[in-house]
Amino acid sequence: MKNKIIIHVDMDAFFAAVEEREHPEFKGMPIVVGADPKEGRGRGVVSSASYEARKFGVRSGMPISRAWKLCPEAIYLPVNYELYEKVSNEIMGILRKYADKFEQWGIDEAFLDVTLKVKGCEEAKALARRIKNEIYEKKKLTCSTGIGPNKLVAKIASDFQKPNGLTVVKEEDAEKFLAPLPVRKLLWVGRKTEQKLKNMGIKTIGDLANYDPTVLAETFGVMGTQLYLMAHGIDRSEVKERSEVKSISRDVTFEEDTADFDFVLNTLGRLSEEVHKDIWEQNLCFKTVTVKVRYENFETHMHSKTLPFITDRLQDLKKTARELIQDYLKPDRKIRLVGVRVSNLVSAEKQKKLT
DNA sequence: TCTGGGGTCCTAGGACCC
DNA sequence: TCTGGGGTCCTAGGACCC
Repeated sequence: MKNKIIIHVDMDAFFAAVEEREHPEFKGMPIVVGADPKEGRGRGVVSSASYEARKFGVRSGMPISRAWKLCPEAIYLPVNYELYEKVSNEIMGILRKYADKFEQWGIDEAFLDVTLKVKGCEEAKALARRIKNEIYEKKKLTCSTGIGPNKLVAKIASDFQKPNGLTVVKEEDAEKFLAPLPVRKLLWVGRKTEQKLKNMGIKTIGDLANYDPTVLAETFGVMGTQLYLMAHGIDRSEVKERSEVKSISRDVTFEEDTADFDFVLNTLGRLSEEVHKDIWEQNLCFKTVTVKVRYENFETHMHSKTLPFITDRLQDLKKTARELIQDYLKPDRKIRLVGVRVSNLVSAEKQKKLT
């Protein structure tokens, strides 16, 4: 069987880069896209920071209050998701035509299986250059690309040199390339798994590759076997087009924690309307409704109910959401966040056939 | 550090059916 | 009265991704 060649494309500081493109007057300045910093009292996090802002230590996911302390002189902008989604769709359209198989990954990344399009790594590299050029010429945005024998290696490679990077890792070099990197670089290794591994004395991907796979399987279950394989640069997952959406949700964190239940219920109603607008536009019906509540101490709970029928009616959503939240409305507990989600989705057409 | 908002997938227990 | 094994669906929660 022929070795696969996968390209991973990752847009550089995507939201911040789009804003910089739209606002030439901010060019070269530190740009932070995210929650309103409110002079350091703001709630919420950084969604994206330009490379200029990163020089001050600002990173995405960081509390916006901390970003303010690190760099009060930055340009702070709210998240304009609709704009980024539009630009994303344009970019994905460009990328798609270069791939035998294509998989979008989040709003600003994609995997391209180009095994049939190129003869080897040199050709893949030339192709990646062409992709980068086309995106820059047409969209005035840069990206980093990684080429590898599978999705895992390609993704880690694209992260290796940023921004505007191009890294090639051949199959025979994959293990050596991965070994010195921290385990956190692996897909599916987040904060919790990183800590667990650290407790076992595993810090780098090389440490993981040399660990007893039996113990990994005992400790992490199915995931343990996966970790061991990944550490050896093995990933057999396919690049595949994303199928239909599985759930649609809206949630909101209040500016201040609240025990004003009329306010909470009104917000829940508004979120339900937004979710309903989405399912309406996408011609979907739902069967399950889930309500989420986060209290001021960050304790988070979810309640869900599967209806005995399939529906697309706003009143079904609103009524169910209201019922579900009742248990969580306690006078002595202030609420930080509410959210509503629909799942068990069926396309309206299919639904018609069923009835 | 004081922690958003949009998702996906996995696990584990319980209900229910055969 | 005590009891099996398998399958499916539902619910709650957690980890992870961007």
